[in-house]
Amino acid sequence: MKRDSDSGGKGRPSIVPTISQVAKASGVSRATVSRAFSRPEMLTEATVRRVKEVAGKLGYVPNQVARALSTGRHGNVALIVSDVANPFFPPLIRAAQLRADQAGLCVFLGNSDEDPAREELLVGRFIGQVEGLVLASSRLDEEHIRRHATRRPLVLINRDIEGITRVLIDTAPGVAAAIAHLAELGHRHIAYVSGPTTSWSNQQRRNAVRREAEKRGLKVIAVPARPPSYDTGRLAATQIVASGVTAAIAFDDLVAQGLMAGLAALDVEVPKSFSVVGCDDVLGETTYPPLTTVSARCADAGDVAVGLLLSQMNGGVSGEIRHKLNSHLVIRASTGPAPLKRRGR
Amino acid sequence: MKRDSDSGGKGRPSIVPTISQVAKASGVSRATVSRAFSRPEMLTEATVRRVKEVAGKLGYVPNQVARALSTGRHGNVALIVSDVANPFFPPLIRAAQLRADQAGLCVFLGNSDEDPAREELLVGRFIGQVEGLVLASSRLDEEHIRRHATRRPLVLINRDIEGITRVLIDTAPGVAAAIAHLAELGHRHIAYVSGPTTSWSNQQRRNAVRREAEKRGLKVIAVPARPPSYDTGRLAATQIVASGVTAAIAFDDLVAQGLMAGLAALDVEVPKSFSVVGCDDVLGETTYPPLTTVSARCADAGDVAVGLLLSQMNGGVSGEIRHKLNSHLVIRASTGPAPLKRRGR
DNA sequence: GAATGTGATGCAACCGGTTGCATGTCAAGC
DNA sequence: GCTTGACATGCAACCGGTTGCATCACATTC
Repeated sequence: MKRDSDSGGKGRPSIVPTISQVAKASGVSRATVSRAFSRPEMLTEATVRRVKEVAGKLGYVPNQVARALSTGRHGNVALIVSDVANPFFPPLIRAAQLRADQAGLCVFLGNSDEDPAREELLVGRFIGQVEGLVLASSRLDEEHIRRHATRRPLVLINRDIEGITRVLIDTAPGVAAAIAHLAELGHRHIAYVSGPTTSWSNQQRRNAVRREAEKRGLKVIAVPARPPSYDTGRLAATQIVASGVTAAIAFDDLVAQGLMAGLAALDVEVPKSFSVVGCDDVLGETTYPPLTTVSARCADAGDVAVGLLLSQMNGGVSGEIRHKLNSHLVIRASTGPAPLKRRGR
Repeated sequence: MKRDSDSGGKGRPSIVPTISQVAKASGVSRATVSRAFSRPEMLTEATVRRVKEVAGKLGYVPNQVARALSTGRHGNVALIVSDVANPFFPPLIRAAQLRADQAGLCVFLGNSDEDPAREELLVGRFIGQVEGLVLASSRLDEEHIRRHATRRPLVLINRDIEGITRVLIDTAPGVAAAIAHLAELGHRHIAYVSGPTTSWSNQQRRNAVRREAEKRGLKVIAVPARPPSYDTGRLAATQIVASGVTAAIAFDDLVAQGLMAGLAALDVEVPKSFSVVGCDDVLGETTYPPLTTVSARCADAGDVAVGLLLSQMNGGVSGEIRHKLNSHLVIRASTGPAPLKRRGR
């Protein structure tokens, strides 16, 4: 076979020792070396110490791949997101990573770029080498997801499929609060700038807007911004202004930020003549003016998802779990009283 | 042993077939099945077809882990970044991912959170399961990096260590252009808002500022923003205004954006009374006012780095490679003529 | 028709760990 | 002193692939 599995591409072999070499050097069997690392309670304290000492001297590190082959536990989990570049995800990724780390796991990251086919490809490539998967804002259809879930523990984020463990960021309360906030400021006509039709979050937000607006007797129009981005938000400004509404609530912060830029370009002042609310709270105070938004705790979602995955991997968890994370409104400076000329119509 | 390595945590076993089962079902040896997938040119066309047909029917997929054990090729690469949440990295990650994908590789993502110890831990955990590593803005010391590089092909991004393949985003020309731009607008005193001292990019940018300013007879002061972020940028505003400069060039866009917020809070108008230049061009037009910045092609860096890693993994590449990516100034709306009262000193 | 060559396939060892079971040792209990 | 049992360790099979080498069938050549 003549491998040199552990030499760099270039020079020195710098072979890493195997279990056999440690066994020989410390005068015990391979089994004993193995147990010194994975089940030390089976051995004499003295033996463990001696083996570990020799191992340390030789620079031995158990080969994760070989171990995975015989135990089926590779110590890896996969995280697939729909768009790394969307500021919603980095905090989520970071938190997921951190949680996995604490459990001694490595994270495979996949970026589907909103493309179901790519997502399916990634899952296929990952699934053989991971113990579990987290799919954030998956664009896969239900059937595919269910199939993958039979092969590996799987947790969804912001996707609501019965029988599969999922973490849902429930923005409905926050959105409702936002509508209430706008109503109190005197707005009677508002726009919802909507995101991907296949997105669970979008459906949830749209419904919350509708419900709450109806309750308070506000009129709502929907304007699309697809795919959700700064640019599509900016482009939506014209249509929104033309529709005569005095406030808008956007699918996410990025769209809201774009919308504000579009409004500025049309000389519509925020919040003096128009109010804007975002969603996710991923931009903090960095917009101009600082954005009133629905805080979505995206980092928590990553943390919780990996946590649930872990407990599922460790055999626990029989029943289905549907973990909801709540949200709240963060009022900053992009919302203000409805302009007089339009107020109360 | 009684594993059921491929059942989900819950119910049905849904066993994935092994090479032996395919062999039996198609009436050939395990070796032949193996070759049908990894070296089909060794077999009759008819045999390959028959084996693959059976395999397809059974839902057989070669076990990546087992393959890795015997060949040493796991089909994985690692990418470690210093901060996923910094907008500099997502495009880089995305591009790296895409490139790896095309080569059929999976990506392990690590986030060191600017902590060398964490970074070292991650490398240790990854190195046994990957064929190569990309370290972006590594905070590891040179000795560690060299050691890892002897074990696996390794490519650095924005870190300049002799003898190790590296991709450097050369912002010096862009920074020089920025200084020239400010000089032409009449600024005579400027500030450099500096980033991490251990960062190669920071050193490079600081030097470029100094060199070009000296050439044009501008005075430069340095003000730290550490760690580089929106908040530290904002906090630096007071000191910068007090120092009497009329323009600042920041370590990165995030710091620049924070600085602009800090200036706004002090009622200093940008660009009317103060000019700001960023670095990296990761925020596009989304700041207010849109930021004049040095474009850094971070996505290209990810793409190129993985490309170099691939060629290194495939045995090629004897000599050392030091790939430079150039930069240029993007002028938007955060820079303008020096205010009169201060101009010409 | 025997010798030779060629190309497809199988055999069996191997990668580096883990683990069920057998063995061996030693102390306690009768 | 012998049985019993607990406990530490070793043996050898196994995980699911890959691959060097042997074998075998068949075609070619003289």
